[in-house]
Amino acid sequence: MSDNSARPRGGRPRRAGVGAAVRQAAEELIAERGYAGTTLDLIAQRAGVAKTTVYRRWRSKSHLAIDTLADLLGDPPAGIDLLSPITWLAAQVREPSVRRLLVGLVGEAGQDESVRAELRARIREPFTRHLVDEFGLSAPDVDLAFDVVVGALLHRLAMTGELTDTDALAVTDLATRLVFGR
Amino acid sequence: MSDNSARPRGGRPRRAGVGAAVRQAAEELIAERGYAGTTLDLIAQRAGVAKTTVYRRWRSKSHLAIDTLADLLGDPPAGIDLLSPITWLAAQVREPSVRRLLVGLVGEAGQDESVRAELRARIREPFTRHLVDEFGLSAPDVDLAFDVVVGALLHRLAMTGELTDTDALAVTDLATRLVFGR
Amino acid sequence: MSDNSARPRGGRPRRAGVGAAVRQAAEELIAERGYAGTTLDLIAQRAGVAKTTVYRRWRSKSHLAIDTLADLLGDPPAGIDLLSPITWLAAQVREPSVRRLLVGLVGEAGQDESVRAELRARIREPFTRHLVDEFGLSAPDVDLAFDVVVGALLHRLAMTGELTDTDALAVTDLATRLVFGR
Amino acid sequence: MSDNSARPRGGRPRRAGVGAAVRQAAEELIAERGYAGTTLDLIAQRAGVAKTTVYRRWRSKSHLAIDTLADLLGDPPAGIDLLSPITWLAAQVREPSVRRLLVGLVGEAGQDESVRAELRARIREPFTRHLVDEFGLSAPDVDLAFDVVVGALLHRLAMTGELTDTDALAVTDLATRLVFGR
DNA sequence: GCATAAGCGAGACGGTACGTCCCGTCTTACA
DNA sequence: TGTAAGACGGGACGTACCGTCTCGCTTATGC
Repeated sequence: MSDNSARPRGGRPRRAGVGAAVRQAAEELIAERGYAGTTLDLIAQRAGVAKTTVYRRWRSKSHLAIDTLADLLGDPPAGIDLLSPITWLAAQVREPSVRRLLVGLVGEAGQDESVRAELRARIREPFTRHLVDEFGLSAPDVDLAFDVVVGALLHRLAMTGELTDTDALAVTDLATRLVFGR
Repeated sequence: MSDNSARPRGGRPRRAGVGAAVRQAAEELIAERGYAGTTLDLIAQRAGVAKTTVYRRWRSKSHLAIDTLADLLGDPPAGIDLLSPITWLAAQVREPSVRRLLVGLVGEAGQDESVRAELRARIREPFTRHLVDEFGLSAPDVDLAFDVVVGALLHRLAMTGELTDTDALAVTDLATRLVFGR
Repeated sequence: MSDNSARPRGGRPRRAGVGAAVRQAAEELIAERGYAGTTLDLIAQRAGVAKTTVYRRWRSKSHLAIDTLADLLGDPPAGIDLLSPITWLAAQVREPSVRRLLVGLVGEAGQDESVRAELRARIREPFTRHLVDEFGLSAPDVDLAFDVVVGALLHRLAMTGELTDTDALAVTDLATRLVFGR
Repeated sequence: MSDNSARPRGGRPRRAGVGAAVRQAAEELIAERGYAGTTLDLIAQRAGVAKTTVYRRWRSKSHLAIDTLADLLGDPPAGIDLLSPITWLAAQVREPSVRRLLVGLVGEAGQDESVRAELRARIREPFTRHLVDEFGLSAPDVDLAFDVVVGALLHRLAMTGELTDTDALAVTDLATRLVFGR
């Protein structure tokens, strides 16, 4: 939800709304043209902001993407049953913007430990913490379930370009059994 | 296993060994420096070949990578039990060169249908066909198992940068249950 | 008018008509697309001949072009007055194919002495010899007149892209005065 | 004399000296290796500048060459007699760097109207304007004289590779008679 | 009639340059 | 200190064309 808003002392304050506008632009463009097809110049332009401003707030394109994705995902729904957060996760992956962000970021993660760390902290951990707190599950199990759901669906997408309800259901089932049945 | 070796008639025949040398160079370099960090110029140079020669045989870096990967994977082992091909698959994904090729290709697949098609035909289909023929399983189930194993492991790698035996085992179990237990 | 037809002994004789067809193709293509825009592959293709065949007969694109140009120019007209060969020369330069061949060759000549030599022997010398023999003029004077006419007109073309009657006339006058009035 | 120095508002100003360094490098390299033998990479490297910087300031190699040439030529000398500017022009053409630039540009001009236009505006027009203003001559006559001098000398160079004093003198005479004697 | 010699079509190959693209950094002026 | 604007270095991309090469096949001559 944030760039790195801790800007305590002197100088001109940051212009409000810039963070949101940039994330919004990034989300739209990546949904339209994919991660690699989206330029930082393009994002800045659509957000009505200078490229410098973007780089002052985010270290790199990847880090902006992670922030955008985290913002987009929001929190898993509070509910009584275990099924709903997992189903929610699968539904999120089916959103074009989420999917294309994830695919791009998985690619970058291979090259850059800081991306991996950020991805864990901002994307997976909130989900895991939610299930651990809510249902008393073991964190490693939930992490694994997360990786199975997201990874399997993403990989299916990479293979076929689309994702049927049946696929999504099968994978959610599997993940549920994983955390539940052991 | 091949570029497009069907060169029936006239003209100077393709120099033997070039295909293998280029794939070899691609494999090594991608293992060393990752997919994105590997240049076609570099591959050509290490293979002792002109860049134009590479582009004459493969449409793009992605297509060369798929060919390299297919060559590298080879066929799943013939065995009596169902477990061994799935275990074999997980083991393959743990190989650095296979993994980095896969990660790069999953990224490209998002942008390019022809990459997806080739990926299905050259990478997943041989595996699926093997299990269908050998054990009489349903193709969609095996496809899904493939996507679960490869996707989940790749995603874990993207999140943590490494892959423990425990992770691999858990995922293989899951996939086995998937094809077996239904 | 010739490639290098002296092929005394054994072996399969050269196919008749190839020389003419290639020159014809070269002339047409260069007239259409300019010297630099014309590929040897293209010429060979239009002539219905393999590229190898072209290179067996001509050392390079430049040498083919010189041969084509010499063929195209033919001999200056026999006439009683001195004016007509010079007017003829100016008229030739105004032909698109001649002009574009010349422009291309002047460019190449800067790089390659063998092109210069060939250009002298095949293009300028026939003209000069004609005027020397016919009218008893001095060879250096005629050479200079040639360079003035061709050079000035070509340069005007390079500057404006076209050549009016007035321009052509003024330059022919000048050249005539040059050889005549001294 | 300049790239397109009109950079009125905002943004990082262009690094001073880059224009001059690039033109200098281009001049030297073209004098050494000819127009076609000179790469933009090479020019950029010798100028200590990235290739992209060169392309940001000049549309193409040709346009850089025109700019370099204009800079190199400077203005014709102010003098009392008509002879001196024409002699000066002939002397300039005999300079290796000027000559090789001109030869290359004449070749490019055939392919590209924008090169022709730039050549007229930056190279010929300053010369013509000078003679028109200074001696009240007619612009078309001076243009023609320019084309005769430069064209004839360049063409002689293309034919023989060198240029004697006698040649230069003969052509200057001719051009002088042209503007003077009518 | 069969060896020898060259021509030819087809297309692979090495090499070199091109002009474009995008990232992330920088340098100004102004707010 | 933030911001707009845009220059800059660096590096890869995929394309184009040249002139050479290597095959298999064809067509002549000379023994």
